[in-house]
Amino acid sequence: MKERVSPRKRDSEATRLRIIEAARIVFTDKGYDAAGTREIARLADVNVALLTRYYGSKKQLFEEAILPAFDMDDLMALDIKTFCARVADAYTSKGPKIGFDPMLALIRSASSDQVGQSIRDRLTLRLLVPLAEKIGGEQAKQKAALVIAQLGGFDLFGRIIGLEAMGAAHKDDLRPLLESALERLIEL
Amino acid sequence: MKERVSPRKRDSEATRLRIIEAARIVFTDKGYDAAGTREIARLADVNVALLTRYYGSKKQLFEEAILPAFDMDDLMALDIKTFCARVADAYTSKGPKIGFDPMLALIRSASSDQVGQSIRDRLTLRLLVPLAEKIGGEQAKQKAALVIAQLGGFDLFGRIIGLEAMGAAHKDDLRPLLESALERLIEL
DNA sequence: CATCAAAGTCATCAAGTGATTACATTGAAG
DNA sequence: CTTCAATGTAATCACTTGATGACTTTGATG
Repeated sequence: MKERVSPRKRDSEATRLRIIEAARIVFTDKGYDAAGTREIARLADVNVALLTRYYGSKKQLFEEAILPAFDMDDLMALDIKTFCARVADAYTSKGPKIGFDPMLALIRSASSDQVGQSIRDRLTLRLLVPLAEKIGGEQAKQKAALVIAQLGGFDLFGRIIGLEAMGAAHKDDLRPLLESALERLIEL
Repeated sequence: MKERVSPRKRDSEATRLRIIEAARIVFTDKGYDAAGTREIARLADVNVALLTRYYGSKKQLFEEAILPAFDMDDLMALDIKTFCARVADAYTSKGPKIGFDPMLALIRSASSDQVGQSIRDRLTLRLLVPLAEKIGGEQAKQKAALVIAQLGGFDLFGRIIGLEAMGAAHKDDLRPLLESALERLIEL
């Protein structure tokens, strides 16, 4: 008859965090447009109105929850060879489990009128430009873009569409293929 | 005062076609979930109820309008070298114009619960398998998947997200890069 | 011209959207 | 203990979604 057996201490910081964490999962799973504020609130076990109170709007929540994940300074500090190895390993190790995944959230939200622009800007600034600097030489930006396209496509067809040929069963075959592909893309 | 100045002859075949053509454009532009039946009807200049009458449901309309476009026997008949050249040329020639584009429609609809399965099946049967046969040798399916991922990623980041580095201004730089990338992916 | 299936129209449904408002509860400071 | 801003809740708004069933108009056939 009462709202909760043990009503949970009031703590705005903790509440904000539960919202962010729930938002990360739902945005990853559905993309921006298809993700509902009510679903995020339900997963966070929080009232819907608090999303607006704490983050202003669904769009601002997205920008605070998802976009910062593209700041990957540690990965960008690696030299090219280890970068390719590390990335190829990471991409072929991803299990079918869901949870927060910035690239999936990005791909699924890319077509949105609301956040498409923010995504492009952040992606350019924090991934494309640093990667191009690491690559250097002629058409570094174009090569970096092709590397990002290869990786994004890997997630798109492997994890979102779910092509069997890119499934977990073939990850040992895929890893060296992807690693070589990335290296050659850069050496071109 | 009246519904139309010249009320257009009744012709179910023509009407079905106008619906299909409008559906192709809207599905390309928005993806399955975000595309509204009312918008398709408006573009086709047709009453909404006719979509249901002629195609049963939005899902069936998608399957009749979009999926058949992945049957590209002519492209699959080419030898590998010309295939890469042809595809690289096609991808770097696409202007900013919209209109029907099966790959864009696919990418934007990939996350949908409704049509995701149909997309995977059609893509595997009509693109991945034929391409893998053309490639042949070890891990042909994995190589084919990486080729498809590179191309899909190209559209995703170039045309949907709109990375400036993949824009029309750099198409002359991109074409040879993409062509070499595809060839090396297959030769791996 | 009359008939009547085919073709097209209209109003409406139930469910879901993001956002806002007014209200209720908590708990630390005085 | 009282106060009152901070925190959480509930009801609701205006709008959109895909789908449906009853309705009206058309135009080829007899």
